[in-house]
Amino acid sequence: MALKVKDDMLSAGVTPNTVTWSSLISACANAGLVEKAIQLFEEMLLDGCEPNSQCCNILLHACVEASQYDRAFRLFESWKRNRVQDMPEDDKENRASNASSGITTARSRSSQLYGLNFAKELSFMPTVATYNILMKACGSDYYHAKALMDEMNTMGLSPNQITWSILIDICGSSGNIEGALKILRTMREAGIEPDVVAYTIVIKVCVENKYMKQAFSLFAEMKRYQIQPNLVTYNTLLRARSRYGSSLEVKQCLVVYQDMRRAGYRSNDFYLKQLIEEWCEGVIQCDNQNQEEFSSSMTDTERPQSLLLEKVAEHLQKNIAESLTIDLQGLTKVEARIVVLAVLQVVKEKYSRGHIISDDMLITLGIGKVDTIPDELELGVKDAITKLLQDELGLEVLSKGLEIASNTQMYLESTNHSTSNSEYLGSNELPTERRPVVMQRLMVTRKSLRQWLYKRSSLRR
DNA sequence: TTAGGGTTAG
Repeated sequence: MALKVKDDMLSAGVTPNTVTWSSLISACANAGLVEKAIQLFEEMLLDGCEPNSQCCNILLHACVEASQYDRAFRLFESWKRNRVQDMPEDDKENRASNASSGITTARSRSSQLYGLNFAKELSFMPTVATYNILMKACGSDYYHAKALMDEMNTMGLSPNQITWSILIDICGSSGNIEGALKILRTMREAGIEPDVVAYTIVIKVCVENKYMKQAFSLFAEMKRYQIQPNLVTYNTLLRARSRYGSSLEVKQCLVVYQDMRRAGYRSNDFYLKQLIEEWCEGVIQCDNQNQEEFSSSMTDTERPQSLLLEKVAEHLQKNIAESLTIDLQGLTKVEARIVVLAVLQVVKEKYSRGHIISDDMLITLGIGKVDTIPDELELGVKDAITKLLQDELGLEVLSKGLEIASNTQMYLESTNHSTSNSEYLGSNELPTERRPVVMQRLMVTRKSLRQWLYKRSSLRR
């Protein structure tokens, strides 16, 4: 489209100026068309239009974005060489005597090498942005980037927030967490206030290296400096899932997640779900060493995903003294599995700290009228959870219905879903016209929970 | 009016 506008312009007899050419080059750069960008740059020179620094930077950036780092550096060098000829005569002579090769030779050679045929010399003056772009082209070479930063200082240019951020990123990406943290401090000392991007980069470095304590501490620090985390910051922190994370870690993530929602951001629940899932699945690792990996095909529909997270958060925040009750209403099979495993994970962690199981575990599946057929989803959840508890974990599961609408006696009903482990506890003998509301529940006996915990702890020894 | 830094999934 940009190129078409250019044609329209020319046919309308309008002469493109520096900004026009810059926009055209930028458009090509954004579309990843480096060759076309270079071609336009040459065309501009042939047209007698002088590029300014910004235009040159756009071209350099085009190369860097296309991973043509070497090309960016060679362009920069050739422009610097050309600048020598714009200098006063005496200065030029001094430089020429220092250089072994002639300037003209160097220029024509570079023109051939890089496919640039300059019709005119350019008065190129690097800016802070030029150095920032080139520092990005250093990849993970910290010393090269640092050298460029020193060079900009000698040129009388002051590194800005972007410069420092790039340096932190390069340092951190080579695994040097201490170094990255140190540069953040140096940046502040140099009078450049670290902004949200600088903090996000350092947090990213910590997260990548599983320095979660440090990551959360930086998150708190930026808040102290009144720097508001943005969506990128939150996502970077929430990406911090790690296998076998403790419930403390999961809890911290949930706190960040809640903070994020309070700040008005729509969270990407994907990571958090994965964190919780991985953390939960840790519960059955010991039990079934030969069992195939639980496939985590989250076939989520469009309904809000926060329900699952809220349920898990709710259970994580419960006190030790509270009874073991789980509400699975409204959850899918996979989500129900996650919530149940989350509770078991909490139970396991409490047990390892010396807590004793004094209650049965009660799982609510749904509420419906007696004799009405529970919906397919609910039956699926019941089936999946029963299988999980009985077959995968070897727990004793009883199927129970609790009448809650009419204030008559509580009764229990059996189901045809329970297997050998279940007890037959009676049948539904109520008159059908009364149709009280019944809560479908599963019960895991405390006895089997204790056995399970004991078995697990002895397995580890 | 044109340029430079941070995240990820499907």
